Amino acid sequence: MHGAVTKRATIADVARRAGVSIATVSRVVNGTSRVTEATASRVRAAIVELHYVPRAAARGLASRRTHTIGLLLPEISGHFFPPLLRGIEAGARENGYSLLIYSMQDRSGLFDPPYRPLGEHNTDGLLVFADSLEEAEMARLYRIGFPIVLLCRSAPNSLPIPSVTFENRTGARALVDHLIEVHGCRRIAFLSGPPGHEDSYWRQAGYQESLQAHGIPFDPALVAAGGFDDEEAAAAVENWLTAGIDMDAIFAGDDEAAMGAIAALQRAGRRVPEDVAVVGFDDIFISRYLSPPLTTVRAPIEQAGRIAVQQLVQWIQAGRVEHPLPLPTELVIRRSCGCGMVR
Amino acid sequence: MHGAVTKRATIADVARRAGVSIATVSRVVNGTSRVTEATASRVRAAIVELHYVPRAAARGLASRRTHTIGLLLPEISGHFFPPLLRGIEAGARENGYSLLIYSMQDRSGLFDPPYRPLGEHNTDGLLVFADSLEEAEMARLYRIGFPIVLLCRSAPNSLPIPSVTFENRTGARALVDHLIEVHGCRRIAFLSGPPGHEDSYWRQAGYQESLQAHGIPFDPALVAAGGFDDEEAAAAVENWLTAGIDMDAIFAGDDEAAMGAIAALQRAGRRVPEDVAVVGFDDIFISRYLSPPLTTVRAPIEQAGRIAVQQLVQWIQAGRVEHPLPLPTELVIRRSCGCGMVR
DNA sequence: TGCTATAATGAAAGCGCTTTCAGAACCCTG
DNA sequence: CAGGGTTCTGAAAGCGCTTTCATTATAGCA
Repeated sequence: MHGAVTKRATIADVARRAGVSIATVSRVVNGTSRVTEATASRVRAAIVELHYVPRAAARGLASRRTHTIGLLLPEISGHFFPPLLRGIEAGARENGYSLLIYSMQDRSGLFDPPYRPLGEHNTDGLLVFADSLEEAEMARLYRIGFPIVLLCRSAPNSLPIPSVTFENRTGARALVDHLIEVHGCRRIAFLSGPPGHEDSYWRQAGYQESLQAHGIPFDPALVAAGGFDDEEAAAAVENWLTAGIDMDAIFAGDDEAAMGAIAALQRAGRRVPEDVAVVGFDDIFISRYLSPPLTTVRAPIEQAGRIAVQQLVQWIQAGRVEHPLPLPTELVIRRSCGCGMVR
Repeated sequence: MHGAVTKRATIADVARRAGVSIATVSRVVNGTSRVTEATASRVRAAIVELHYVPRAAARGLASRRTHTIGLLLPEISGHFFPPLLRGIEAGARENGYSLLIYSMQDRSGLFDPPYRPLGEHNTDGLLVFADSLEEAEMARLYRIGFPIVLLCRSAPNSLPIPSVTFENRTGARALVDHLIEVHGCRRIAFLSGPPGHEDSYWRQAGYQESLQAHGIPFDPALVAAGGFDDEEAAAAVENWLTAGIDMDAIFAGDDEAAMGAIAALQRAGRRVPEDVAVVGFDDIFISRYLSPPLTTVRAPIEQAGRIAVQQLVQWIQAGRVEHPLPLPTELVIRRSCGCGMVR
């Protein structure tokens, strides 16, 4: 029932119709050199009449530029993702680039047959989110001069690849400082993210830094794996509780873990924040709707996406990049830390 | 500091190194016809040694296939989005296609200069989410035989374009039936989505159908715009309350609106569900964490993305499509409707 | 008016691949 | 061992564009 795509207009059709050469059509389409207004408008008319749309493949082949950037992701999920992608998409669009999405569900080689059309020949540059690309491959791409920008992950040692990150450490520090200084907490537990997760690493660093600054000894028993996941976090909290380990606050690593932690605490009959304060990280949409509303830290995610694209485009077009500073995070005080409670 | 990309290996380099013609290399890369094992392995070795990756542009130009599908979105946001994209991405990957993302933030023509490399020449097919593409353009693409599949939106009259949708109507019907039959609600308010939103339309249809089936007259005063948005919904509920309009249940159109509705109700001192039951639609991640946990309807979003890709690929490759049925939705009973409460 | 500088245009050579088409090499039969 | 199939491989023609280079039209100036 559905036939093949009808043969479409090419640059030659437009040229013929406008009575010019294809070179001239190319010039008016791309604005690469001056064309008399009279000629140009004839060409434009022909383009419209024929519904001409240049074929990206032909352009890319001839110019060795795809005007496409690739986005490599470890997985597509979470509340983090839409704003990030929105920022990236907007950045790409503003700069005239298309966006090719790759999620690396499997670790099977991006560059092994059967070839996936990403990589150094098929995009002009790559945005690498978190740990979606192995270091060896990153090094190889860097070596051959292929533009990459890292997102939410710092560059491996010795590779000066630009990377856009958040101030996880200082954000966590501010959060734990608040717990200690304002609410007098002394036994603060930490629910870490997935092993090897860089955000988690720095959040824990901020946590320990704050403890130390306030003369509170670090107790490894108060650190457990929360996996940045509500159920895993809930399980971890239940473990603590049944093991008789007690705390007056939980820093949950991220907001999803905080949700799980609050739920587990409440199921066990502990009041939040009266018995145990809980704080998260990220300020996802629902954090304000939890009961109690969650105290957390907000990161400019969408902005990060935009900035990363800008860096990448700059590298692609100008051949150079600055290395941006970590983006500032912001403390968001709500009630789960104990603030604003009726006494 | 960063130089241009080093010159990379082409098919000719591989051919030379393996001592064969480029045609043979092409055959082993694509498996388009038999090649002696001895030859093939020489070619494979050369490919590995040279880090050869075929250039998508050249392939696309020669074969008139981009192996890329485009995804058109009105906006990137919400809890709906990650699972949808995950499904689409997985579907694309499984079928050997790349995914080009387009969000239509502005309505400025996709096909006007300066050209954006989407459209009939630059992807093999288009996935159109909700109302991201105007009907006229859809009609034109259909006329020239360009593959399109609609997602969460039905085809305009007279265009037999395949579309993947959910059973919004029956889902809503089941939800409202539950409210009426199990909880004896009689004054059920409805918070509609954005104007013209198809999901909202069908949910409202299911709502009215249930009312009618139970002999409850439809009261237009009990319908207000919730915008599928927490704040807009909260405002609408406040309006009802200050206007003295009363209800024993609210069907909130979607879960985000339900969150806003619950918050507004609670601020006004109404208990949920004792005074007013609230139900949503979508079963987003946090619905179970609200207090009370939200009764809602779940749709197989990720699956929808996958199916849509499959349809599209089938059209692209086989030139034909079936028109899939709406995907079934599932009632998720929690506590906000009044179930499971201590009496 | 004639000559040169300049602007506008066209011809043509690729870009790196796929895909016919045809030839070469091989394998069976009888 | 001749004849007729199969296989396997290579030559070469594009795919639709960009871009260089040469050419022609236009203008500027003495």
